[in-house]
Amino acid sequence: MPNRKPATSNRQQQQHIKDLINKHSFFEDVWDVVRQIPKGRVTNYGAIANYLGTKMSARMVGWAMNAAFYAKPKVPAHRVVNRNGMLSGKAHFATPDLMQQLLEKEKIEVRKDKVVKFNELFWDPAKELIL
DNA sequence: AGTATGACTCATT
DNA sequence: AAATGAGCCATAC
Repeated sequence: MPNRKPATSNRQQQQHIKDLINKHSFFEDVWDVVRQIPKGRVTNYGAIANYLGTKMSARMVGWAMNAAFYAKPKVPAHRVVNRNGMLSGKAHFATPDLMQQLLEKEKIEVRKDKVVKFNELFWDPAKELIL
């Protein structure tokens, strides 16, 4: 029988993510910060990375958001955009428009895939979330 | 074990 | 202003 695809992916991947959650991980730290973003505010990857140590680890924050799909409690990943306020991660949500819809539900204006008042709404954990 | 990739960002050209 | 290269580092293959 032709090489049937073993149902590895989802199950094992989720288990792997759970393992990451259980032990102290970079992801956990990221999610912790993201969960504290006030409703109606947004931040970006670099700010979170900077708050956690080096701002050059922004790519890892993006990875954490990707993994946030499995995170519980839920992580408001839609409040994290790139440094220009653009919804760079919207393609990774369940539906392409979900991210924008979630933002608009919080009274955040989104136009052409970017947060209109990004500068006003920007929430910097390093400044506003003093340990 | 080495290479490639990424929901990023910054400096340089 | 747009393109390019570099730095970052966990995962995937």
